[in-house]
Amino acid sequence: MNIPDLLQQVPLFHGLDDQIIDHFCHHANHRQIKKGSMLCAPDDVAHNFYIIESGWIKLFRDTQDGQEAVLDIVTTYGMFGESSLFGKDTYGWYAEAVEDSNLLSIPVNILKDAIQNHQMFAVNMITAMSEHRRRLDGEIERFMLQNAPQRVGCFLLKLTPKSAWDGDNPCPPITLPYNKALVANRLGMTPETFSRALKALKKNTKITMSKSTIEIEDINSLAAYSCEACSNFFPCAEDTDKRD
Amino acid sequence: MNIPDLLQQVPLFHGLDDQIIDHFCHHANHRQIKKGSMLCAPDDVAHNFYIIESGWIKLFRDTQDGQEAVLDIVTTYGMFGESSLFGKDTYGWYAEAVEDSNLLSIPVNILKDAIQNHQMFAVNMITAMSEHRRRLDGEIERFMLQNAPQRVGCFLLKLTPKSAWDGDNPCPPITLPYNKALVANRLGMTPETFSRALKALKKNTKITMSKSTIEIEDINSLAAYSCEACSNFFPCAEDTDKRD
DNA sequence: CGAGGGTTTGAAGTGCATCAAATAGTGTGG
DNA sequence: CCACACTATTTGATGCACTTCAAACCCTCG
Repeated sequence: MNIPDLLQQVPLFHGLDDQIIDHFCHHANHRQIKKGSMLCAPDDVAHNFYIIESGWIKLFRDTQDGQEAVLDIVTTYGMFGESSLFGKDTYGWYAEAVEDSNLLSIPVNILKDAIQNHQMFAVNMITAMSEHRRRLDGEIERFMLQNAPQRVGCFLLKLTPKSAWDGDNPCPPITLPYNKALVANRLGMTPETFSRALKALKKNTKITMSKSTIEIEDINSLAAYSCEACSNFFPCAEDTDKRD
Repeated sequence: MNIPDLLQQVPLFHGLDDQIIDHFCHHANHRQIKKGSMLCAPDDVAHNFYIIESGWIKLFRDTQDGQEAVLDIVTTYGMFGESSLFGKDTYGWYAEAVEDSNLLSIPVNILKDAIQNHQMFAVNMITAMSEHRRRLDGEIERFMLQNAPQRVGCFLLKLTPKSAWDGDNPCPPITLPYNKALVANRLGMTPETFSRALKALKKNTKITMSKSTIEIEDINSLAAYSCEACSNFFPCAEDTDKRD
C-alpha cells in the first residue's frame, strides 16, 4: 500500500492539510520485519514512530524474575511509539514481530514538529491518547474483576465484526489472530488456563470450536456471561470506534 | 491557595504565557466537596476538568454484578477529566470524595480552546497523557505479574519521600493516606487479603507497623521483595517525576 | 459505657498456576 | 506419501493464593 493511503487509514492523520501529509510521507519509510525479530528494547531512545501495514507486533516487558508482561499486540493500522514523544523518550517495552510484518516508520522529530506547528495534528494526537487511555482503564478494570473465562470471552467478543453486534445477524466464524499461548499471555494467564477457559465458555455459553476457529452461535449469551463482571455491556464503548 | 499559585504546581500549566494563565484563572472556580459526595457519574458529559487542591478523590466504576473497580485515587495537584476533551466526551467513571476536598474546576471548553490555540499547552497535555499512560502500563504489568504482598509493597514504596530513595537516609514513618479497605480495593484485592499481605511483608522484609503507620527500616529489602516480579527496580521510572 | 465502623483472624472453598505427560498439528527429508 | 521430529495445545494431578463468610477485636465517638 502506498504511504498516503496508509496514513489515510489511521485516525491520527485524519483531516490534515495535504501539505503536512506530504511532509509525513516524505519522511516515512517502509520497513519489513521478520517473525521473531525485535524492533526495540525498553531503554532504547524512541527515534521512530511506527504504523503497522500488516502483521502483528507484540509490545512487552520482561521482569527481573524472568516473566513476560504483554502490554499490547498491535496490528494493521495500529501504531506505537507515540507515547515517547514528550516526557520520557524511551519506548518502555520490547516490540517484537510475532508474524512477518510490514511497518511504516516516521522519525519522532517529524511528529514533534507537526504537533508544535499544526493544531489539528496535536488535537488528533490528544484524541488518540484519550482513546488509548480509555482502553487501558478498561483493561485494568477487567484484570481487577473478571475471571479467566470472562476475560477470554471478552477477547472473543472484540474479534467479532460490527455486523453481528445486534445479535440478529449470525456471527461469522472467528479465527484467533495468533497462537493461543500468546493470547493467553496477553490476557494475563497461562496457556493451560486459557485452554480450560475456552472449555468453560463452551459449557456456559453458546459457542463451539475446532482448533483455532470459534463459532459464536449466540453473541448475547457470550456477552451476558463475559460482561457480568464488567462496567459495560457488550459492545463496550472501547470497541465502538475501531472496526468495520 | 490562590489560583495562579495552584496552577503553577501542576505540570500541565508549566511554561505558559501569563496571558493564557490569566485566562484559565479567570474561568476557574473553587469547589468544596464533602466526604462521600459524588462529583460525576460515568455517563455524565464532561463539562469540567478538575485540579485537586486538597483531599482525595476516588475514580471508580461499578460492574453489573455490583463490584467496584477503583481506577485511580487522586490527591493534591493531581487532576482528572482531561481524557474527555476530545473523542468520547463522558467521564467514564464516578468521582467521589473520600475526604473533604477542595477542587478547582475549569470548563473543558476553555481547555479545548487553549489546546487549539497554544502549542505549548497542547504539548504539555500530550506530555501529561504520555506520563499517565506509562503509569497505566505499569499498573497492568503489576496486575499481571505481582502477587498481593508485592503489590502492597510497591504501593508503600510509592509513598516514600525521594530523600529516602538511595537507602542511606532512613525512611520516615509512612502513614496510609486513606483507609485500608480503599487501599485494598485500589490494589485489586479484598481488605482481608490486604491485611494478610501486610503481615507477609512484616515477615519477609524489614518493616514494622502499628495501626496506619508503617516504618520501613530497610527500603532496599522492601524493594527487593516487591520489585522482583516487575520490570523495573525501585525507584521506578513512573515515580521519578512526581514527588518531593 | 455502648454502638458502629474499620480491621484482623480463622476456617473453608475456589480459581489459577505449576508440573508432568499425553495428544494433536506441522513441517521435514527420505 | 510416509516416518520422524518438533511445536502447539490439551489434559490430569497437585499445591498455593486469594476470596468468602463468619466472628472477634479494636478504635472512635456519641
